[in-house]
Amino acid sequence: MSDDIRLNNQLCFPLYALSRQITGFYRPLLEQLGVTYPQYLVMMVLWEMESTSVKQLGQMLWLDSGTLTPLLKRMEASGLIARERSLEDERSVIVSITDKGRLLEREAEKIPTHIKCRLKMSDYEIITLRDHLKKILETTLESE
Amino acid sequence: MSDDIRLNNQLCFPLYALSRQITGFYRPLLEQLGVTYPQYLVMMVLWEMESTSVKQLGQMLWLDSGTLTPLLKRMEASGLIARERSLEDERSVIVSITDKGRLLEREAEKIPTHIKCRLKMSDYEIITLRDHLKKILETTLESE
DNA sequence: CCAATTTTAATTGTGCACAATTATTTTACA
DNA sequence: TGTAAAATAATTGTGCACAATTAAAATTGG
Repeated sequence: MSDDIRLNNQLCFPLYALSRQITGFYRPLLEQLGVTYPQYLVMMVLWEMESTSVKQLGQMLWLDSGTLTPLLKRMEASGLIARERSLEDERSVIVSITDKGRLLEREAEKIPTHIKCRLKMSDYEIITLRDHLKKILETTLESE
Repeated sequence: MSDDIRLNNQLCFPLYALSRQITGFYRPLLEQLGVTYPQYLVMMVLWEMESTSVKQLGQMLWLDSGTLTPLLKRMEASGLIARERSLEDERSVIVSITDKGRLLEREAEKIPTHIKCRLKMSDYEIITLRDHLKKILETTLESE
């Protein structure tokens, strides 16, 4: 019998565990800002882009409307974003940042440093691993 | 303003995305066995150990009783495991594999090969990355 | 021995993920 | 132009994750 079936020999398990572990590092920091990790991802997009569509957001974060719609409604309720149907295409919903959302960027500034500190990895190691993971993502996406 | 706040410069995002991507590769394969990915993790433990406690399971998978209790109840309902209070320590719940659970191992045998195929990575690359992630997990755990 | 503390699961409540379906709008094209 | 097909969100339903609380059993210290 192959050892491939053993928990400790799998790639996916440490990936899954580390992903949860690191989002756990974010949690207390993000809690102070009143957002969750997936909501923080949306904010990062909007801090760069000011506004985007649900579809684009889904493509960037690889999340579907089943996840995004309720998440964005919660963010709208907390005043960080606005949602409105596009005038050019009524199927599309435009998500845009509010003043409150823009202000949050200042408060979030120190988060990356805090996380880096928890990771106990050199900048080089972080960048190398990040780019490796991104490369695997791109490669596996092609085959879908 | 630091670029650390940009989505594409973060380590956690590709980690989070790749973890979901790969569990997505497992989904159709595991669906045929009637289990989810977290349930498959439990089965992998039981294929090795035959029986264990909820506490031990939680330590191995880094999941708490809030996640495990309902998950194990669903697995009990589908006949893969049994749950019973320990006689020595009534606080503890023993989770053990059933005949049906043991039979599932045969059906799961080809899964690792399928996943490897989807990953498009060499054995060396998989092992190296897996061990790297495990090392980061251990290191970050120490600091909790 | 007994009360205080600790350990272990279960429960409760919130928020993702994601498959499948539905509803609406837009596009293509005969 | 009018209708079939495609695109876009929303909805519905299931199953994790995880914090916080509760309940019961075991351990410890006096």
